[in-house]
Amino acid sequence: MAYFSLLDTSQLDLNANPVSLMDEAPIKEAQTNFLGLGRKNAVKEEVSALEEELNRVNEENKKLTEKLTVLCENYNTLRSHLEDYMSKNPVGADQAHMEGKKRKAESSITTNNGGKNNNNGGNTNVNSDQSSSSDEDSSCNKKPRVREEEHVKVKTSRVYVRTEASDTSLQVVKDGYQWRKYGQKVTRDNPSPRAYFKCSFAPTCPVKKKVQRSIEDQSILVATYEGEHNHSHTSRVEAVSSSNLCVTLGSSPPRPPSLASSGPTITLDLTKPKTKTDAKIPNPAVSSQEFQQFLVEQMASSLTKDPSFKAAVAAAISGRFLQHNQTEKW
DNA sequence: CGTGTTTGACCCGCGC
DNA sequence: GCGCGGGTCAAACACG
Repeated sequence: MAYFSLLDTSQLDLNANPVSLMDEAPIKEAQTNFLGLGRKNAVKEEVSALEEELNRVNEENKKLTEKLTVLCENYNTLRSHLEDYMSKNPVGADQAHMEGKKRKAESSITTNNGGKNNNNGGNTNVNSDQSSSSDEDSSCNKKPRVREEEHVKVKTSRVYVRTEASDTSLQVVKDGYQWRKYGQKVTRDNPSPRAYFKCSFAPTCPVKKKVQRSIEDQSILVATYEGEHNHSHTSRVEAVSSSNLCVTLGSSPPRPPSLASSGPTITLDLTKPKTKTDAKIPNPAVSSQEFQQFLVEQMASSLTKDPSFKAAVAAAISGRFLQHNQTEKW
């Protein structure tokens, strides 16, 4: 797995040393200019406060870098699992196999796991296998067998979103599309209700979405998408940045909700690396520069949505303006 | 009043 | 054939 080289956070300009980037010279100049003035003490305090603020931001940047590194490591682990799975279960054969199995497959799988889906103790591979098989089942069950060719075309993907466990709403999976809820059911293997959505952005769009809380972790929402949109996105960026935690692995390989890091992360859609806007992952085909740019955009997006960060930046900027105004006046 | 949500009823495939 | 369970429909309702 050489993908980590793409994710070398040391190459990312995270502004880990903002002090140097802020150009210290004007600060020192301002300090010396202020020395002869009556407000010497006040200015000194202001400068030290700014320095403290800068140090604090510096620390935050370091922490962010560390988090990103951890995220990258998690990604690589996940990626290796995926490749492992893909090498053992080629997609085409796997899908055909799954479609043939239908309910028999589901029942046999559930039996192997003790009759209940939640009996695997959080083992993600097993769990996801079950989930994807049931997804295939649902799409197969729903439609007549005559249209079996269409089944092959129907793509399913899965998204995990960490939310507040207390949040009973099933609509927190904001993915940039417009959805209309058309049903809700309590399924047998999961006490929390499953909500059914249709894409309402375009009347002809065939995409459906099922949202249900994870049986293992009530704070995780599992959204299953069926089909492909026949229209453009409304807001993908919003979708990515508004999710607390969101990892998409598509129809193929299982992924562990429980393994997801606890911090905010990004949408990784491994199923559709079609366009630049859609490609949210460091697919081997995607250059490291693009991915780094994506990461930087994600971080910038997250930071700009953070009120405290905004306030800190505003304070720093206004402080600088004040300094310049004062030096000019005096 | 238009749009979206809720929810009970209904449909359909599957296993027994 | 019957019952079960997942998925969908559509009338009632809520909301802006």
